[in-house]
Amino acid sequence: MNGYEHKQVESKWQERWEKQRVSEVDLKNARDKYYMLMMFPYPSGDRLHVGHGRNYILGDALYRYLRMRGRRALNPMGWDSFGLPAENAAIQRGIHPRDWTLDNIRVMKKQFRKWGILYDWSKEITSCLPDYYKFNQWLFLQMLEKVLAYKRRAPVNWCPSCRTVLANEQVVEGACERCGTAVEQRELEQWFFRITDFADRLLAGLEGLPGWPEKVKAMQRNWIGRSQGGEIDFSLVGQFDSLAPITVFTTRPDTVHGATFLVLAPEHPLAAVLVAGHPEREAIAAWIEKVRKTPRIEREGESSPKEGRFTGAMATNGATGDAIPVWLANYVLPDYGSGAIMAVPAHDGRDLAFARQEGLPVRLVYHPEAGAVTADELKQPILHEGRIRGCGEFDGLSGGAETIQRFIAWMEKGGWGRAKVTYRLRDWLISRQRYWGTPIPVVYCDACGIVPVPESELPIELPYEVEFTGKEGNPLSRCAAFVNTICPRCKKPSRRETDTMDTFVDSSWYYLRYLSARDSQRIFDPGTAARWAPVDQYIGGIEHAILHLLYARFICRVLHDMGLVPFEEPFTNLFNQGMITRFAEKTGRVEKMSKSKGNAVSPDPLIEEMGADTERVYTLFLGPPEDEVEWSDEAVSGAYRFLHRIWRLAGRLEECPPTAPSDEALERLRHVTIQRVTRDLDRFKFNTAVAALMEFLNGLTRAVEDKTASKICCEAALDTLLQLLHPMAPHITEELWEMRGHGQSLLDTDWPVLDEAKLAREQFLLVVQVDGKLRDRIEVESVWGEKEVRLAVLQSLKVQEHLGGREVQKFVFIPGRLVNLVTRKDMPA
RNA sequence: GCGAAAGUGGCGGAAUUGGUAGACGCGCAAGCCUCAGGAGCUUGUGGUCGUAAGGCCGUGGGGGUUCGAGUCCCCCCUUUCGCACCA
Repeated sequence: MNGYEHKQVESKWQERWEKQRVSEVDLKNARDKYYMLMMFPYPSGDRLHVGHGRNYILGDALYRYLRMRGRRALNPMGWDSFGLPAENAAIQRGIHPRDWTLDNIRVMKKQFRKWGILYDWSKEITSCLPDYYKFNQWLFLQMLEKVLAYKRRAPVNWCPSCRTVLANEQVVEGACERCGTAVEQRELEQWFFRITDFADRLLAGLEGLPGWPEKVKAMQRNWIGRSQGGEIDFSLVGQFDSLAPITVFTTRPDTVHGATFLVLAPEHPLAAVLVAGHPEREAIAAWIEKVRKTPRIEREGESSPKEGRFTGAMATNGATGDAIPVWLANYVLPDYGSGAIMAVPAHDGRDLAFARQEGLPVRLVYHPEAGAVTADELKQPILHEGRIRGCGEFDGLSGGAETIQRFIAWMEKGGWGRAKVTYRLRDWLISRQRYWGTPIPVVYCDACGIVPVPESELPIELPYEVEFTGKEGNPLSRCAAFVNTICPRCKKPSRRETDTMDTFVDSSWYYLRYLSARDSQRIFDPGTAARWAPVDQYIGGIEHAILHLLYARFICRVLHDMGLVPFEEPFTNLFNQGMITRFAEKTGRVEKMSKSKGNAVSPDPLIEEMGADTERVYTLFLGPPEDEVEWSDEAVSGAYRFLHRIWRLAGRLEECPPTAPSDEALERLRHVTIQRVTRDLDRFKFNTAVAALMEFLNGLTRAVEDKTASKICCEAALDTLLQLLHPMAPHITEELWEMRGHGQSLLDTDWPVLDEAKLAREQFLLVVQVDGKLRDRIEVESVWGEKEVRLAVLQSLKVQEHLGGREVQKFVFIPGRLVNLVTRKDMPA
């Protein structure tokens, strides 16, 4: 037998798998279905590195395992192919985004193939092609009709570098998540999806997702940010008493007696009205404008100074009857709650700081039970302690949900307050002022206003011939052939919407499109979707914990309400694989592998030198797949050696004797390994599965070398090893399997079955402890009961030595494992 | 501040869920083989004392429960991640 030529073997099997379309699934039959899905990648111009590889290798190993376990596994792949980088490439290099993208897809597909990854390519989808985005447009029209899509003028996040607006979810610490540029606030007419209507359902749904990582659910809860509290009205007095009262939101209605002033966000519509007659109205207006323009990072930084202006207006605190001043301040945000707060300096840190700064009054509602504090002395707000004093019927109460309820009931009775729930979640801003995205299918008509494009006219295709200048404005809006159209309603000349959709719209329903990838009439077939969806196992990076996964859960509910799918949760189980890191010379630190940091490892030379199977085994062996792991260039050779040792061993089975004494031992090891690998793969523990197979190989090699097992037994062991290893190292195992004379592809064989009886041992080494310390190991018969074991243990010289003549107070016997002889006197006998 | 995780040899990491801590691999050391090797093979490898047998110590720190704790409970410390002037 020759040495292992990985190059030949790998290309041979890759070709065969492709030719025989081994991973194509007929969706008509959904028996034993298992829909697994990798988050579809963005075809960027960068070649995939081994860090990306980890994700796909993991998925492929799972896929092959499921197949062998008899599941009808669907593993499709596609391309999340709209987005900014394509457009930037066009501007920088003069390549059309479409050509650039489709080229990148070809390159990436080749890389998948070289890793030996099997996808069902018959269901491939490409989101930047009209046969896909047509249904984005269809979905948009449905949502427009149900008023789940709407356009409004609103302060929005504008990235000056990407020259487009961003969704709230795409702003990270006040900066654009893509390019890091500080985001500006602009007032613009934009399209939104009404995700806030679904806030409660999205929150509640998380409870029904035991198969999701706690971390992701926590992040989503955080993001939705439900706060329960009350809404309280404060009537304006004096010259403004004819205006509607100011409504504030608070989580602490129980502190209303301590509200000594009100604060509006400077952007609050009432602000301009209240200061209109103010002697310094111009200065105040200028200040409001300044606050409005302040980038969010500065405004929302915790250390940013608080600034405020008194409007001159007064309002009545319904609890005390006092007239309290109405202020404007930058620390109140326009888009949370009602954009107005009641300030309770005694019981809120921010309000206290502002009150001290501006010399505003402080009034205690809750008084500490030990040691009196006056309002003037208060340095720290009293948050969750004390009892109410000086508030009439509420005196003596301590804080908590019940007290809050009593206050709300009181306000409701008086008609100046009510229970209210507020969310941090904002509506999803989906319009982008860029070319490379799904055109929003509406027309602006001078006579008819906003007119949806009729379904029959879909898709509204992106024009190929446009100019990429990189200057302000969407290239689409400069394309007359696209913009100029006629109104579908009145047939008069009108203009098309030139904004395109956020690419997260594309990815919010793609998992359903795989199931009807070639259907040109419908977004997907509801029957097939009901049978195959939801996705059983979704695999992807934690970076999508909020954005993509929240949007997909939202759109799934929209589709559910439309009667298109019978479920509300698209992904039953979610797995977040960890990143691969490596030392980066540029920064001198261990960082996430990336091209820009210069620490990426290309799979090409690695596959060339040691083979894809080596990369696969090493990647899976590296550590728990959900953990971040550091790549080691040296350690790869361990996997390489492992595979070569299998190859060499396969050529030595002829040396084995026809009969041998310890077949049971090898047979036992075989079944132990089946048990371990099966359990490990069920729990995604590929690292320990590989370790178990290495141990198996070590044991088998020993048996062959020492000639302690028969040929038949060794052959059975090798066959099992090949089957168990196949998900991790598919090429070499297929080749050896074929060389062993098996006709069928390993992929189509049944996963080895565990025979529990084979795990039994006649004798085993019993661990013997004296007073909890390991003192000896003695060989005992498995059938022995406590009496026989005790007798044997007491005969051990080592045990006798450590007992030192003391009496055994207690004899702990754990069958099949250990005994513990306790001599301590303090033990109750 | 709120929330989610995690701390085990020189390194990556195991530990059947309360029962032999350090599996497996990398690295390192010694030896074998080879014209040579960045190939292969064998043996060893937590610390410490000891020629050895063996002893003692050891899973971030401190307590506790238990015959027995990396694992359970309490209190700290550290690190990573997410959210945050959110009322």
